[in-house]
Amino acid sequence: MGRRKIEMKMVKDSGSRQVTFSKRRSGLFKKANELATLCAAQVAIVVFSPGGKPYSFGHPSVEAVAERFLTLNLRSRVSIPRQLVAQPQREAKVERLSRRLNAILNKLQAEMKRGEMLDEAVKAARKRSKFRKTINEINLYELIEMRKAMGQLRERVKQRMSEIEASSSLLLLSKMATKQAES
Amino acid sequence: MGRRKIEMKMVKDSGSRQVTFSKRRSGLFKKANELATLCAAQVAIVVFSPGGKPYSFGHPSVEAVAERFLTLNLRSRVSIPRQLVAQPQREAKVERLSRRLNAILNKLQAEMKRGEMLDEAVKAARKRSKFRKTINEINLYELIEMRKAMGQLRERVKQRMSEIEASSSLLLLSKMATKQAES
DNA sequence: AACTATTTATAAGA
DNA sequence: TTCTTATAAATAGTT
Repeated sequence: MGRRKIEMKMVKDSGSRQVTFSKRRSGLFKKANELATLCAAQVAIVVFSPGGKPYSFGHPSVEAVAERFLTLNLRSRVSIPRQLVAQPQREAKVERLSRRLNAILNKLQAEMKRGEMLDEAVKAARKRSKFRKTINEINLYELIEMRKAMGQLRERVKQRMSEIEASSSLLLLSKMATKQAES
Repeated sequence: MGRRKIEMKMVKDSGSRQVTFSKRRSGLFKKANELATLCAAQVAIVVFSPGGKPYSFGHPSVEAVAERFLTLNLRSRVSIPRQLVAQPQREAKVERLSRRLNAILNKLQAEMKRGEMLDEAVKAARKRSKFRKTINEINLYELIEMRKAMGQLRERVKQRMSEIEASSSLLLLSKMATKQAES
């Protein structure tokens, strides 16, 4: 896309690489903006430069898109294909299991909301401690808290997905058992 | 960028908008990949289509970018004020919840293992049907349909899982980027 | 999905 | 960094 075609490999010269990064980053963000505008889509991008500096683009904002992505997925439930809906014989058992699963899922959602509150608490703590602590101490504290909160969040999400997968299979199995009993 | 220049406004026709979205999304992801390759940069993107369908791109992966960033930043050697270290109460509660989740998860996973028998059942039914086609015809059909449905369920679950992980990481990334920019 | 006339992005140079 | 410009790449409209 320029005077010459270039190989798709890392630019060796560090200076050129920085220039290329700068140009292409703005190009990427422009494209993202066009996509969002033309298609009424939501887009979020986070980039770290070779030097480790973070840049972000969001429409309407990185946070909004990420939150939507997260919330959407937390609220959704795996839908069950029509032919797999439980038969009368199995309904009681399946419903019992579903109830247990949903109870756990609700707790997970509650936990995640508390995680958000934790972030708020950290922010408040930083404000209060602005005059008592050094910048480095505060930032490190936040980093550690965030890392911990995110680790827990991810674990919960993974566990929830395992549960959903398990429950899906379980529903299928119950339906299968019914079919076999019928034949 | 084609036969004609277009206005930078939302494409009105829903069909054209979907086509434009599809083309430009792949273009955007390609650009992102080139940026990552040429500049040894880390990139994460999440997009919602006009229809609300989520798509993501990550190099090396959205998750990996977040993890690597965290690890790098936690290497700082500033000492942590004692009163700021994690609160035992929260940790205890999270651990209790985790234990309960794992207990239920184990039960469900035990049930799930029986799902592996499904493949064997299909195989066995196929063998038998070679000799007793009429008797097993319906059962075989149903088994295959169920196997298909189960596969679809699993696929949807897996897709959701990666979406959730991507969004978690992206959310964290955005927060970290904000923090860094502030400091 | 392909095809192309154009527009847009950008590599190299200043 | 910013601009210029020759060229490569993306893509809007079409088939």
